[in-house]
Amino acid sequence: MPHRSENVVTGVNSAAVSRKPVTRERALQVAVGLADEGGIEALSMRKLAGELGIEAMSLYYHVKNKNEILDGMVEIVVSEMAVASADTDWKSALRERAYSERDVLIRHPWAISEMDARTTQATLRYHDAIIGNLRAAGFSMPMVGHALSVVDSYVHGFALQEASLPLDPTGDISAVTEEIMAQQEMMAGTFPHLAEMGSTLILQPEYAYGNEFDFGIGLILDGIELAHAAEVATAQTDR
Amino acid sequence: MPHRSENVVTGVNSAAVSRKPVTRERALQVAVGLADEGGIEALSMRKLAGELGIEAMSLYYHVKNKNEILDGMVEIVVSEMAVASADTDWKSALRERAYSERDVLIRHPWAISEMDARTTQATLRYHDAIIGNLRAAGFSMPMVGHALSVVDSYVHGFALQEASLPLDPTGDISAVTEEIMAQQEMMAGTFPHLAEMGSTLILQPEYAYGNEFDFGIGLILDGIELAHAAEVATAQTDR
DNA sequence: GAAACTACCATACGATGTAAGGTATTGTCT
DNA sequence: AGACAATACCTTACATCGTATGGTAGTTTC
Repeated sequence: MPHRSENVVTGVNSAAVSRKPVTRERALQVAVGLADEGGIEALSMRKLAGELGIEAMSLYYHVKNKNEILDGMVEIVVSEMAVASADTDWKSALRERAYSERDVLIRHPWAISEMDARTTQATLRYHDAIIGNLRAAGFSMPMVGHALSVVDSYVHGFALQEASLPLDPTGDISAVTEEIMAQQEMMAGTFPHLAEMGSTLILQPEYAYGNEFDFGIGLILDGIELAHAAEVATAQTDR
Repeated sequence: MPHRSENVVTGVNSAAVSRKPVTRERALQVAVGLADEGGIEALSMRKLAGELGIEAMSLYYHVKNKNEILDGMVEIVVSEMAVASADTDWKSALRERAYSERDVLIRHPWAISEMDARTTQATLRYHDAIIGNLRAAGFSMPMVGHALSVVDSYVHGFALQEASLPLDPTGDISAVTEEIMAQQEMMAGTFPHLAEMGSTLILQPEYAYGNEFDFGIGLILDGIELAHAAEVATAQTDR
């Protein structure tokens, strides 16, 4: 019996009518799309293959295993983040990167936990660039290490928190508000401070958790500036 | 054929000779142990059951499903974190909590990503307590929101980064150093700043990424203090 | 002594990643 | 033109996963 090769040419196919050729690159992009829509657990070899109009095992012609797919997906996502040019002042460079990274991670929430586990070229490129910016501004190497660590930790942590909020990003909280209201009453007795914070801050219509990012990143960048200035001052005195 | 009930009494059993009775609590503790040793992917219903000396399906007598096990595991882990007493000053309270949380998350790295996805009683208890500390110090509600957001984001983000480092916490980096050395040469051409940072900072014997936590948490707490003072000052002026 | 409850077990199903071993189409070389 | 390999796909099969369904044996309660 010949393989049912009608699929390939005449192509009345479940997911893709008249298949476009599968490339590693296209497979990775479709994979990112699947993960964006249904979360990382919605990405299986069979579903990805189905979306591409092929069978699961055919993916292994293009990639070594699923882990390599995840590597490629992270690379795509990290590449979407902006890298400031070499002549940007360090504070703007760090700030722009932070906002860009956060925007990208909101679009691809699954990437947050995958990112830290892998080292991508795009991450190295960004780190190299930002070290350049900081060194140009006279930062010592230890201070560069400090700065990178705080900012990266904060941005990733914030993205993680934001992604796990029950609010959908369009701002339509009405669906969950009822549920929260019910919890409110329960909390009022056991956790009075939390209950107060809920009613006077978080449940206010103008409150959006996302805005907390402005405060946090501003505080951290100012703190880095202070620490840098202090270090420079000490070096002056020692001279 | 009767059930092979010899197991229960005479108990020459694969994992546990003469089984201790299984309780929900003991199952959760064993589950935490398994995840600590082999990561969260090493925790399956069958393995957990095996460790307890029972069959997989018997777990469903004690818990509704695996998700409930994860809930319970997170509850255990979060309960290990210290909560400062109500009369502790806000800065010490936040600092102690941050260090305690980080310590616990190093012991249970799998918990980092599980934590944010769930709301536990222990988390609520902590948040309620710390809001109390901050309010007692005269923090406005929005400022409380700011403070909690920065600190929590930073601590979780830092734990995430620290957990994904290839260094084992005993400080024995010799195993990976060779690998890093190889990367060093590769980077020297493409990413000169990174290469320099590697050799002059990170690969120095006295460098430990964990120490960056001191800088970050100090910077953030000082920043919060400044922001709070500024807010109080503004309120004074407006009066 | 019957009924209910407690704590476990066997079997089975669909989903997962992937190892092993095909096959049809296209291109290259002689 | 014929041989042969490279390319891009497929089938089958297996272990492992969470869990639905429906047991059973021992203990308590009435």
